Amino acid sequence: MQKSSVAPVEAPSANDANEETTRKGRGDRRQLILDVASEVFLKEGYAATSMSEIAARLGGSKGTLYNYFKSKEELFGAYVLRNCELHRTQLGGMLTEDGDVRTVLAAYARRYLELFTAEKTLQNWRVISAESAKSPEIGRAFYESGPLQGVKLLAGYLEQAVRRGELRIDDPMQAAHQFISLIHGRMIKARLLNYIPVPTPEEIEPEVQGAMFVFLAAYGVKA
Amino acid sequence: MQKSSVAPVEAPSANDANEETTRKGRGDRRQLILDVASEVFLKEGYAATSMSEIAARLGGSKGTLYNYFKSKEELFGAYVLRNCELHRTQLGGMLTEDGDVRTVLAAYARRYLELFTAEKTLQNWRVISAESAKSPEIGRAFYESGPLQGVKLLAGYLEQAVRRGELRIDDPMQAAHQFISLIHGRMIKARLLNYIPVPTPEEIEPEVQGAMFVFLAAYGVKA
Amino acid sequence: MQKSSVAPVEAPSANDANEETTRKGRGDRRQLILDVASEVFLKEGYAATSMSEIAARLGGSKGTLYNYFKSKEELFGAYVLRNCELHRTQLGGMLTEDGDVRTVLAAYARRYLELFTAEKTLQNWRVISAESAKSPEIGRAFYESGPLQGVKLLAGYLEQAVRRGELRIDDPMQAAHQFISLIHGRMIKARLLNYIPVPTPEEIEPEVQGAMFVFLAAYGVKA
Amino acid sequence: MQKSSVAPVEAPSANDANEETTRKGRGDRRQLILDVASEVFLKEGYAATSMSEIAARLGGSKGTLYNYFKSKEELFGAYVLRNCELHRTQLGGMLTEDGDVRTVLAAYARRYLELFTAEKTLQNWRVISAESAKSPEIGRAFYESGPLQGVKLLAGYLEQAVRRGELRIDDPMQAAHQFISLIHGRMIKARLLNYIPVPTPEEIEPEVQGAMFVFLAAYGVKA
DNA sequence: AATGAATGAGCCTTCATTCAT
DNA sequence: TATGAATGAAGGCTCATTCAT
Repeated sequence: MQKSSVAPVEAPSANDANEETTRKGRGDRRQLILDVASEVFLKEGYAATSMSEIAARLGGSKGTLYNYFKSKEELFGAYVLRNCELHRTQLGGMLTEDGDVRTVLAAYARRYLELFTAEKTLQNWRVISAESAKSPEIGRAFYESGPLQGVKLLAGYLEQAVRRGELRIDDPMQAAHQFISLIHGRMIKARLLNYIPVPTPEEIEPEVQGAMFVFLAAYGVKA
Repeated sequence: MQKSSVAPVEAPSANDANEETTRKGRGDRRQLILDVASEVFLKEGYAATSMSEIAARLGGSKGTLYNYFKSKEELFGAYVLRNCELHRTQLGGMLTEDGDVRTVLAAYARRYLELFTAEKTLQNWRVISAESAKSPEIGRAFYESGPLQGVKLLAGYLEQAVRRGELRIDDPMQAAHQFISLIHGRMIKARLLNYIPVPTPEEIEPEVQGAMFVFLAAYGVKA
Repeated sequence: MQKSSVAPVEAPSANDANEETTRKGRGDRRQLILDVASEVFLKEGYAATSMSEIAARLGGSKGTLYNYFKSKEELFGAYVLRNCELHRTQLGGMLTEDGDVRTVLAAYARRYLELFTAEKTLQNWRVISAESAKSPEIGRAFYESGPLQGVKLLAGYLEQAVRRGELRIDDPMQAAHQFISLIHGRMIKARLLNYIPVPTPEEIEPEVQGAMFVFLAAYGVKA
Repeated sequence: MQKSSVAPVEAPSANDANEETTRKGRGDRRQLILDVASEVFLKEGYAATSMSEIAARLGGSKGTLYNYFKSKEELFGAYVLRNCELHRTQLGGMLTEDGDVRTVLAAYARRYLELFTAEKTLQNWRVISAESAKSPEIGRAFYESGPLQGVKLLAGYLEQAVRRGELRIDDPMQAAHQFISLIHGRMIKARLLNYIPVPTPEEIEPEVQGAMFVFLAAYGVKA
């Protein structure tokens, strides 16, 4: 029930202007609730979010909320599931193109840092990892359909590059993890703890170059 | 376990061995409160922790709590500050010894993963990073006196190694960040989201080796 | 006693006599809360009144209280506003009648003392004036819609009397203030500080006569 | 015990600089406490005043407070008693001088309004009258040794004036009450409820003149 | 399906007071 | 006498959840 209702999220811009009011139906309202709830969870974290605020932002009543989600926890779960796509969709695309491995990986790294130093993404991470302590399933679900998928895509790309003779890697999954870790570098941690503000592209570049240098030193094919 | 690691914090200048037992007074009680509070914050996170529970575990009254800490927030702040040492003290020591760079770094990496895959450390991280969103100062303070100090120590060590001709590094701080990132690799993230249980030394070893391989490929001196 | 005097406040535009019993709903409950709160504020003063006690007397829960009034302060504000009418309604009527100025003013004076030496009215005054120190707006609001209105009505009446040739007054507002002050005389102050008990009509009469004598000596027409 | 320790309050500016520290003795400390407590009661009212704040302002501990006063209530009682003098001392002196009755009374009225429109005096009144509801003795004690004494002094003066043939009064006590009431006029009430700010001498004058006019119309000797 | 009133448990905090030192 | 640590009872307020309409 939850998962199936996630897919349609991606198609909010349909040309059904006149239907809007007619079929206020099932899924749409649920999605709307989820949208609003996401905003609040993201801003406040799980514990500090109140069902009242969600209801207020929605314009509806709290009772209605409970018609769609049995509890605050279930609503939070739905929010988490919905936020996994970030990892998959936003970065996966970068790896499909042909082109020099160095160029592709560098672009991937840039995009990665851009995305994961954004306040929203960080807050998402904070909220979910905080809640993982008490609800292991939540963390698990998120890891599996989020970060893990991302690494797998990257590993797949690396494998191709190996086959093309552009890289020399024994364990592509490990290498993928390492590449992502290298990108993380100093920035993600510093951002997570609010030590630095959102970086500019100019600040991101050295991080990318540093990561590329190390990664290629280990896995690149010598000239 | 917790209590024993607290004592050194408060009594660094103590030469009053005989008074110790007499004045169960001021500081000790504060420490006791902090101990108990830490347990609860660690288990529940900031928002879900109630002063009542802390008081109950203490056996004392809530009023007493507030005689020592003006507010829940202040108590949390004290908890955060106290937890910065982990990063500094537990790992710094590993870098002072003489010995082959490879050996030292590998040992450091092992200890790092051992430490940061422990439930307590992770939970500490989750709790503090979650709170960083709303109280940037807290995250900042933690980063500066925790992770950042750790990196600096490592960078210092790397610099020495460079001077000894054992490594070839332009930017030691960046290299230190990268080394730590490489150690992080897959495990910290996976642990943070409860995707995997606490790893055994056998599971840790390949991570260490992988990190060493990449790092040395980039910064080691050939032959 | 209290309830009956509340009804007119809320239902000035009511032509829904048959619905009355049906919708025990919104407004009625609010009124009920205000009734109970008034009792308690009156008895205890603002600071010593607890929302818990109000809720307990109501038979409802504290949460419900807060559904109707955002805070204790707001509830108190509503109570103050509600109590302004006393001044307006209870005394204004006395001035509309035709009749000898002396008779009318004496009757007004009698009624005034009767009303303002009553425990409830005094306590109301004590509570509101006490709170004026910290919340000037509350005192202001009360003064404007309570005492000030009363004086204005009286001033209006005096003006008529002047036009009828029954009095000779330059500044009717000042004269009105003076008349009321003269009525106050010794009693209000003494009652306010609990120096004397509620006076009987026999005790009130000399006060009235004394006030009339002085007032007319200044503003009456000779002969 | 309480009353006897009140007198010395008036002599804080003695030339005993060196004794200060020596005889920290009994009464002085009590007086100091009372001074500080008065400030706070005056500013906050009874209920909102906390023993902690008094202790804090004192620099001492709460325990010490309780060594001098058995309870908050007793401390408040002592404060009330101490504040009665205002009425007696500050105004009584004005009536001893020789001089035209009109001049003396007008000066008295001026001084009265000056004194009783001051924030401190009003707040004192608010606080004590508010507490009178719950502790009738407190109000009684204050009335008797404060306002009542003032009226008696005035009545005595009026009686003299009658003997001197300057006034014609049957009941001097009633006349005294009436004169004071007339002075009260609009201002005291308006000030009490924070409807107007502290008046200037220019604003006070018309009130005084108005009161004089009415009073003399009733009690003055013609020609 | 939607509402919104009602609830009661619980939260953070403050306070007057006591008591051992 | 002076201290200040300890207390436990409230206090104001919020919240997730339920249920009659």
